Amino acid sequence: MKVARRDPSAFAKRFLPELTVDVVLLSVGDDGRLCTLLSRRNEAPYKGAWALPGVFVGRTETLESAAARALRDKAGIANVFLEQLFTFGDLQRDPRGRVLSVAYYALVPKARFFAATAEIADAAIALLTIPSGDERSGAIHADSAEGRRMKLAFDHDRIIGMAVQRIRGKLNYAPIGFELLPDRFTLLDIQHIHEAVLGRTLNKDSFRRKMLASNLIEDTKQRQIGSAFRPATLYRFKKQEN
Amino acid sequence: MKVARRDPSAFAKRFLPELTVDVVLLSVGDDGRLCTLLSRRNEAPYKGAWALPGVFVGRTETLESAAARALRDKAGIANVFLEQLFTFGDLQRDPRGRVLSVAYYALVPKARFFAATAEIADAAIALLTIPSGDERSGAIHADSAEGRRMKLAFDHDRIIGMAVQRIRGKLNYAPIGFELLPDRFTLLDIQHIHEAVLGRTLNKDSFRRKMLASNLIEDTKQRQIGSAFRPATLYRFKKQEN
DNA sequence: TGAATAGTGTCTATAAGACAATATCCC
DNA sequence: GGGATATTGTCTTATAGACACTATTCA
Repeated sequence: MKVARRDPSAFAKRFLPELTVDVVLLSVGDDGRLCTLLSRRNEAPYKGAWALPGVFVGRTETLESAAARALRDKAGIANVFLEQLFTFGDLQRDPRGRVLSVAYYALVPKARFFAATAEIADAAIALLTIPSGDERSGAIHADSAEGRRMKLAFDHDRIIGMAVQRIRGKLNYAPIGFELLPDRFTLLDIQHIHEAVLGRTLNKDSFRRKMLASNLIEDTKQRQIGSAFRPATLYRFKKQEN
Repeated sequence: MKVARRDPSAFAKRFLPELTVDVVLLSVGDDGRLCTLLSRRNEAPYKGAWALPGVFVGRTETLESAAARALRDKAGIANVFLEQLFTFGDLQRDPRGRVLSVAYYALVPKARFFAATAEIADAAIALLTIPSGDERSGAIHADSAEGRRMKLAFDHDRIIGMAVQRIRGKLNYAPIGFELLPDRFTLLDIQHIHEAVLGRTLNKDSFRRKMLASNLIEDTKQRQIGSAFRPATLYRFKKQEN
């Protein structure tokens, strides 16, 4: 089925594509909206448009290492939840030639997101508007903090859209929302994360019940401080017993 | 961020991996077990071991076209549900060198599966044993029709395992089970498909209720024939209104 | 008619949504 | 104490599982 790599005749005919990794770094801002980090391109193609942080994959690194390197070099962020999303290989996705992109998505609490991304030149935070699951119409929109629509390079709108669809799906069966929260959080904090990801409001009572019954979080016996009213209990994500 | 393709200095340094597509063609046999098609390798590495149908990706075909070509050429099957699964890029996954594999999974009704695969030389049907979701222990096993354990080449055990995990997850929110059924089927047929995929038995009453309430299937007003008892109503998958 | 499975009706347990009542904090 | 939100308790409704009962076919 496969031919030994050093067979020169087969090797000559073989197509070797260029390979990049692009990362959708997601967080949830104070306004309860999903946001991601984009870099402005200052060369063609798509000069002036906004692109996801990405790198070419090196010879001696895995796909995941390359994604982590993209995050570190282009977003100043390390040690976050990082998972493969999808591989984009359309023939015309890059006008320069055939370039495949293995897309990853990463999740990070807002404090780390805003602290790290504030340092990056030519980068900006994009507030995302994504049609909710039941709506067929409408594309992804990325807006700057000032409210300007950001034009996306390549097929990065599709990549971002798929990242959001993916975490929406995973939210229901994987403890993924906690990756977007700091160590200690209130029940309402988790609910806001879920609402931001799902793009719709949730019933508070049943959300609380389900979360408390999930065995995923534990009471820290601490209370929120600085609130002008009754402070909420702080919970933390429970390390899973193996 | 990215450099123009024709820039010779950047191009020279760039790593161009070899790229294959492998397909997990899944069906459910008469015994209610998940099964897939494997080919025996007759060259090193993994000579004599069993591998998924796969091809190298050509210069002018998309990843999905390559996957469809692998299915057509190596399994004699076309026009089936086909979806990207994951991209495997570990450094050591192929002892000959760095070869990436974009894995796909395909679903086909058992009649087509067995009719097509009977014609393929050096191929065999593997009956799969996959640990259910809550069990952490245990790896994927592939057994021949005669009950012999089949040794899998490369990381194809991981690929198959991930394919099964994926369809298990999708079964709950996507009308994916119908891809494993013929045009007309009984409610019990669908249940058997779900049980095979999930690897556990389901409650008949609530499965029927949920399926009938789902608006995914419609009564054909036909009955099953040839049964030695009361024949079940035949349903068909309802084409979704757009 | 009997065997065997299809399909219906109903009861119960559990989970979700609604909402009132009470608790706790800061000012 | 007043304002505001957290937290608890309870009622109602929807859904899942259990199970008994009826229906239909072939031998």
